[in-house]
Amino acid sequence: MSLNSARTSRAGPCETKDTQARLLNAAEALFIDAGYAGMSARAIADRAAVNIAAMGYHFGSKQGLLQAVLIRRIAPINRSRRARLAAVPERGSESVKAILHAFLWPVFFNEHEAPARRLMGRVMTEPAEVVEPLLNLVFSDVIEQFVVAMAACFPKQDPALIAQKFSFVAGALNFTVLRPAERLFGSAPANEVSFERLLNFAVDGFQEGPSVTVVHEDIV
Amino acid sequence: MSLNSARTSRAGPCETKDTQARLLNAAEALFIDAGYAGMSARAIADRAAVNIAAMGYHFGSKQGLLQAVLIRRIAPINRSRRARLAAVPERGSESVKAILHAFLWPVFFNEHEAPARRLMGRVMTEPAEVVEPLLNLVFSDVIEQFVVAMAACFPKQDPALIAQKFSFVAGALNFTVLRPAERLFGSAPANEVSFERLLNFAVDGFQEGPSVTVVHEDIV
DNA sequence: CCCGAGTTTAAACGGTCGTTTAAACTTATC
DNA sequence: GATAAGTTTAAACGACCGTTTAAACTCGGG
Repeated sequence: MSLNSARTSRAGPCETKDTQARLLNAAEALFIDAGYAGMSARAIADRAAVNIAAMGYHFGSKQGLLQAVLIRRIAPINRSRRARLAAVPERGSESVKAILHAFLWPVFFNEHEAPARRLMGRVMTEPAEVVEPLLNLVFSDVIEQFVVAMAACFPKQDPALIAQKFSFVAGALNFTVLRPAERLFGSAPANEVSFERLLNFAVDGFQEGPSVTVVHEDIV
Repeated sequence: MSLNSARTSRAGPCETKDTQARLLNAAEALFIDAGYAGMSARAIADRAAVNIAAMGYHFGSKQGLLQAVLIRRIAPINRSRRARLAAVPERGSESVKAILHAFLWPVFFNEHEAPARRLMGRVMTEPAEVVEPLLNLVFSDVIEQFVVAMAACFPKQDPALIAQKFSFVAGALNFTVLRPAERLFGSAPANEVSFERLLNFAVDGFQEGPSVTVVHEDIV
């Protein structure tokens, strides 16, 4: 049998890696469009032109297949994020922008840009509780590193504020690549222009200190 | 039969409005937690302590029930948004903040705050294509009005930039009320503090002009 | 040449899905 | 009390769900 523990003995016959790749591609496309509930085992098998039992054989379960889909695309992005973060000059006046650049750039510009972007946006908003452990598996480490790095830029500010601002940036990033944002706001899909807009928006949002205290009127 | 066209003849017997309210409440709770695919007809009926056929009788279909759920909560929010937007002083230096305040406040503070917030965040990121027409039905008008109002504050800027910045704000707003944001970023759930943070973040993001041009290095 | 590990396959498993039907029930009006 | 509109109900509809089984197939190594 396979299930990762395979690939140890000699080659095996047919087109194993091809079957796995076809399953990954089909599952990815369906997940991006329709979420976890919408990527049905039969739809995946049909799109991949593969028998339905192949999913269980190669990935154990539907959740296992999704995990492989996520790791294939998002692990390289997070590696790139970490490498760029490590190259950010400490405490310089440009650090904030450089940190946000390191966080955003690998999502916009990488191998398979569009699938990776949409995949990320989709998984971060997925309601199915099966994906929660996958989210932590894939994202929690890198997020923590970025929050720590950014907090170092604002030693006087509440770290919880930094974390929440980062979640605003992540929200803007994720929402931007989802279909509702493009449809409802008529905004262009992700590209170089969108990247610069989002980066500048995030940098300005992180600038220190609230401008004016907020008014709490009670109009209906 | 019912289906909205009801309530025309005399009272009807039992507890019609009660049954409808129970269905609405149950569907709302399930949709918030699990999305459209996760709010199954049987789960709704069970939670509402109502026969499963009542959904079809009162709302026509599962999609019809979701539409009623959305309108019940989001229409009042959008009414409040419009009223507040109409009260914003034109072109004043505080207009930007006032417009964003009018956009965000009714989501955070209204009757049934938490359900309304989470409902909004969930529906804006829902993959199921059944909700797309509902999104346009509920949101497109109010969004256009806010983009137009904000564009008037920045007559020299590209309107597409304004629209995209608004989609960043909407993304930050929506993501903030979803569970992944709370879990991954350890940030507090929506409350007064979060509201002010988000408002200030949005205001700063809208400030005119990019700070520095972006660097396009190519680290791996 | 055949053995056996690795892979693919058809078929079926029990369950849940959204929706529909027709009969039973409730109640205001005559 | 009979009538009829409105509402609730049990039961079933066909379709699809994720997963599993056991047999067929592929092919390198003995």
